[in-house]
Amino acid sequence: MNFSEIEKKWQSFWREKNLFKVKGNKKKFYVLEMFPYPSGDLHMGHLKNYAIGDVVARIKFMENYDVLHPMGWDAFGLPAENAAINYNIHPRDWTYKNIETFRETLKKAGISYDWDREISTCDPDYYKWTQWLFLLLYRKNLAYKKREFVYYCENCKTVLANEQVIDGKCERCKREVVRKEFEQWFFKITAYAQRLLDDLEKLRGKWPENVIKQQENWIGRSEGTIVKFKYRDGFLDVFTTRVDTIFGVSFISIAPEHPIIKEILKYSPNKEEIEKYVKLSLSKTDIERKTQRKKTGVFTFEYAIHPLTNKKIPIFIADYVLYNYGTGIVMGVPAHDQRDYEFAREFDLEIIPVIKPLEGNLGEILKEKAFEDYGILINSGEFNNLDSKTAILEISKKLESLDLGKRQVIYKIRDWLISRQRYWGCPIPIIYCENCGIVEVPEEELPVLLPPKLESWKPIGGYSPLENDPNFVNTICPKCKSKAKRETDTMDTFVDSSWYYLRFIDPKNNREIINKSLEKTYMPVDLYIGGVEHAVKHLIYARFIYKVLYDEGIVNYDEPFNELFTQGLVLKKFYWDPVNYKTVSEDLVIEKEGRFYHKENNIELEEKIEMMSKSRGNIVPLSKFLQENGSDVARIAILFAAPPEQNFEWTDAIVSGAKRFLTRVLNLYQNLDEFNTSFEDKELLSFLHKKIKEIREEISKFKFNTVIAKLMEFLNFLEDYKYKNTIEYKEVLRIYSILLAPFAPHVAEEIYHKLGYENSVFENSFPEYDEKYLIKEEIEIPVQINGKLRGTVKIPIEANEEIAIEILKNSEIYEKYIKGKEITKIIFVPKRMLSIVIR
RNA sequence: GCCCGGGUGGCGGAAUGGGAAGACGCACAGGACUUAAAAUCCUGGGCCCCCAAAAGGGGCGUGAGGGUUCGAGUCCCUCCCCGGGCACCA
Repeated sequence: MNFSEIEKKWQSFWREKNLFKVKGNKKKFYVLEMFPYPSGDLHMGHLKNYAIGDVVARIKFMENYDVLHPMGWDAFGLPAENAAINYNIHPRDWTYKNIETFRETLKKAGISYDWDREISTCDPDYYKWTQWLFLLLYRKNLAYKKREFVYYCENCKTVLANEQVIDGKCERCKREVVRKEFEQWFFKITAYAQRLLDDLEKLRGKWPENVIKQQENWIGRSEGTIVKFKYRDGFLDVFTTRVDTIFGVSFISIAPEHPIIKEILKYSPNKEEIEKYVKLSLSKTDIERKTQRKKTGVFTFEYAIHPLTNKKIPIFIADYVLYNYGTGIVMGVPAHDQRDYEFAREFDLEIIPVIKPLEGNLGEILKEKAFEDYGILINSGEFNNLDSKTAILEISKKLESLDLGKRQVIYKIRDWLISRQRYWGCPIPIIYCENCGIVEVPEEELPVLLPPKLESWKPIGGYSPLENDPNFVNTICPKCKSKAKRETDTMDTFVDSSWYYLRFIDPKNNREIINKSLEKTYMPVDLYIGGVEHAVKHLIYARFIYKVLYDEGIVNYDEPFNELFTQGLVLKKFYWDPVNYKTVSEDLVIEKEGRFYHKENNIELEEKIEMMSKSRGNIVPLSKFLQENGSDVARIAILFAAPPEQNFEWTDAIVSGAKRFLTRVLNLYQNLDEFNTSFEDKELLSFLHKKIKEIREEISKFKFNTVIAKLMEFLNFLEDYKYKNTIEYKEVLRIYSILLAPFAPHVAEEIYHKLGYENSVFENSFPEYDEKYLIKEEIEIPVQINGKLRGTVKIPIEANEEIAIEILKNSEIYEKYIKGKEITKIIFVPKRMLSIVIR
């Protein structure tokens, strides 16, 4: 019988027993793996995520918890539409077909999901509540529509959230994005910035430190001062963290996107130049703007008034100023900010030194660069001789008293742009009425269904393809019953996934998003497992949405995920053709002197080891692997290769080891002796309890790779064990099958039944160890002479130094190394070692 | 540039309240079984040196250099390299 036959047998056994259904009658444990986007094939990278979750779920099950371990599908998204555009399949059909495949594969993998709770975000029963959530935010003024410069991907023809722009590139198609002005829907995550930051403290120690760090950086709190520079009838507000340098201001710079520019254009004699510059800047990608050799800008010939000196300050427009951060206007202090320094050099502006370093010559420094450290104020009127820190407070106070400034905390995080100009997403439940303006779709009319069919799936120049469907677009205002139009943008799929963990608790509730008392029972997620790449996307959105629901009294806690485990990637080697931009299959590669070439066209190929992905063509499809080798082999291979949080490369080598291990396990239980005698073997029992102890410790630290190593040691021991016909040995075999069960559940169930049991191995509780078997009477400890290991001695466990030395004196080591020499020092560490210093 | 991780055999990786470095596995070599191969089983192994060889013995070894200590992969200092995150954030 091969592994997949064994697996089929026990999977139906578990199914018939309804083993992994939520029971609801005892202490709960909610273990959740980040749900997948159902596209292409499931591969080893997916399985790693689910295998880790399954190990924990099965252990908790054996520890008699009411385990909630569900699975679902993050099913809206771009690839479905691309498939529709390219192959003329309906996105829905494409998606549900993939879901079908994913579900079947996961069932074959034998992951202990409660399939009755399966959800799919593209299902109207689900997205009804995504829309309901939108309306909740809208009513709380946390969803708003605004015309704004936003990131736009020319290739994907849609806007993107800041979180989806990686290094200035679209996270999906890797092309550089530009800024464009659109009217878009936003979620006001900035209103929760401080709480999202503060509550990270509650997660410390339970979430990986680097995820917490990433969120801190992303929220990017910084304390500073807003300063008002009078400009004509109004003010230009700047944000600075270094108000102590305010006497060094020699210009003001405004980001090209800033709306105030329209005002300035009314007066500026340099209108044409400004318009040219703004247009040029906006056409540049962020990367182009950032990597310009020189600072660029344009003078407006307009001036603002310095709030403390009343000096006239020239106003520039410059694209090194980020519209996104602070007020989008900066005060230029060339002497104490490197960027302002470069700008001033470029435009020949005054460099006014106002901060003196504690050591060193300021004049010398300023010949080359700005002096950015704290120091002592000079050229600053009444604030001279103050240190920077004090000056920041004093100058802020002064500005506040003049009503020309105030202390302010600002954040780097921007509001979450959730509109997408796409068909295959959750429709935004909003109606535009000629009379009433923006109107919510009434709750009883939810869900706003996607039209079943469109002429074309292609987005049209910044609009969703839904715009093409008059039946969808044209509607009646729910308030005044006059003609109205529907919002045609759909929501970012991260909105769908920001609350899915709740729905698993109450997946079929059609009256409310979740039953509050069920939520109280099962939330928070006790263990959440997924990739670190979601640190500042999904994981920050989900925390935000959950807090909104908490404030609304819909949920009972304020953080959704108690413990977070971020697993490492599964990598795979592949050969990349850098000329034709594609992966070359292994049988077309030839190696010459450590370099790789294409067999046919002789192009030199790059050998790469990267994350498994369809686009790289380096995936190991799970379904095929399961058929050939079975799920347990895959699980052992994945978990044994490296610690779960670490990346590892998938190779055939790790498969052969796993296969051999499991085959040996099966063989050990194949031709069992009659268990007809009884023999309490101390060696056997102490080994057993030692292993249970070690395995329990390693499990609690998620070190599944060493747990499997221990199981292998245990197997080696059992294979060599002499008394295989005793009742005690049978008991050890039983315990071994239980220890193995979370990691290789099918093989464990098989061997457990070989012993004659008829219930499931998972109906046993996870083994405990007993200290009394761990106590030894005698112990072997190392002996070091002058720091070098020279042998070992056996001593009674409780031996003191005198006894140890006495034993040493009767040993070969003494004869050989110590006799006739003078002992100058003895270090005896009880139970551990003996170290002798001689002369 | 700033902030995190991390450098251990041919390879994946064990071992950090300082106490036998290399668990476990892969690959490899020798042997058994086989007509043969695969599979399986047994044995071996960090590197180097002495010795004809074996037995035996010695030295060196956790990125590099220095320090603390009877004893350092583990602690301290300096440096190098790799991976990840952030970055014109005012």
